[in-house]
Amino acid sequence: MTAQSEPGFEPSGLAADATSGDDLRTRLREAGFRLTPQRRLVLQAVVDLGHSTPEEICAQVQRTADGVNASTVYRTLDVLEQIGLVRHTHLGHGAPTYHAADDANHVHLVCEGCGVVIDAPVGVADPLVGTLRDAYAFELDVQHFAIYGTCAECAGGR
Amino acid sequence: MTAQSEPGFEPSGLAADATSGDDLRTRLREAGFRLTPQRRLVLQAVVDLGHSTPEEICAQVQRTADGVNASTVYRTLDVLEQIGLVRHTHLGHGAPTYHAADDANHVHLVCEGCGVVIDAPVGVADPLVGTLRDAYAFELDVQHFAIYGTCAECAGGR
DNA sequence: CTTACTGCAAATATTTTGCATTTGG
DNA sequence: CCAAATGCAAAATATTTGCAGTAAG
Repeated sequence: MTAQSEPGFEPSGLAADATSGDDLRTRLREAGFRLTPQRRLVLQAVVDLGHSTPEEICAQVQRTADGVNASTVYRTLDVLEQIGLVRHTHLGHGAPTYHAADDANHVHLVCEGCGVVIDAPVGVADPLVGTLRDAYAFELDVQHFAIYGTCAECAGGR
Repeated sequence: MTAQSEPGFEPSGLAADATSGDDLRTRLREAGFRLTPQRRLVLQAVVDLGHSTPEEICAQVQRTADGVNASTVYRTLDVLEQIGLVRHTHLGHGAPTYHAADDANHVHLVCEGCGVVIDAPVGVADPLVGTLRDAYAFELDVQHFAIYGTCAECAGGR
């Protein structure tokens, strides 16, 4: 039920910067927001979890620290999304899934069978991007892009 | 906020059959279900509306007849989906969107700006289908496929 | 007749909101 | 200090479930 290609911890230091304090503080202040411990914790949780629902983020944050109220988590995710550090995708079922914006260079392949989320490089969608642009003047948002289907495991007898 | 290519009423008589009673009754009975007026009404609403949320289906059904309870609508959508007459897609925001299975030969292009849903033939996804199959053994479910992006209107200055 | 189906109301689950208190800058 | 952010509890939504009465076959 979790990602195969585990980002987990910052691929190349990008995510680390976001949470180290500096970048986060700057970004927040530019938009008129303040830096609070809760916001740092929530961003850290999003980065660490890779893909996660608000509920999972709540749980993760409770665990890691004094606890952040659920409503604060929701409000914080909004703020972090506004300043572009976090993005969300609808993977289907119920809740939206959040991930660090830095970690967005992939599309999500969601298996309808087992729910696994496979990350594929954005490049796989290039042909489709071209087709849609040409035929419909539709600009595909590859980041916010969830693709449904069946993974090898679930397709093969197993 | 509605589809551009309006299916609305049965493209080639296919959908008509589904609601005319015969096919619906047969399909239901084969799976051990009964034919009820409510089920006919809900299916009719799904066919007529093209894409619709449970809420919209409720509204449509109330209007057309004596009224069907919301919980019955939810239960009926499940049943209709089980017997393959209806399918649902997650278009993002909140509620899932239902449509007649017959009406499924297209992918949904969802504009993040204005929310419009454009129907494109499944063919547009063929290159992607091939790529994913080859590279990930991932079998794309083109039917259950919602694609996010920005439509011409919202992209162009307007 | 028998069993499935429906309506209703209560239960869940999820996200939002109002407000008093706390706190960042 | 002052505005913004938090926590909490209540509200708003959306969907599910238990149950007794109704109806399909």
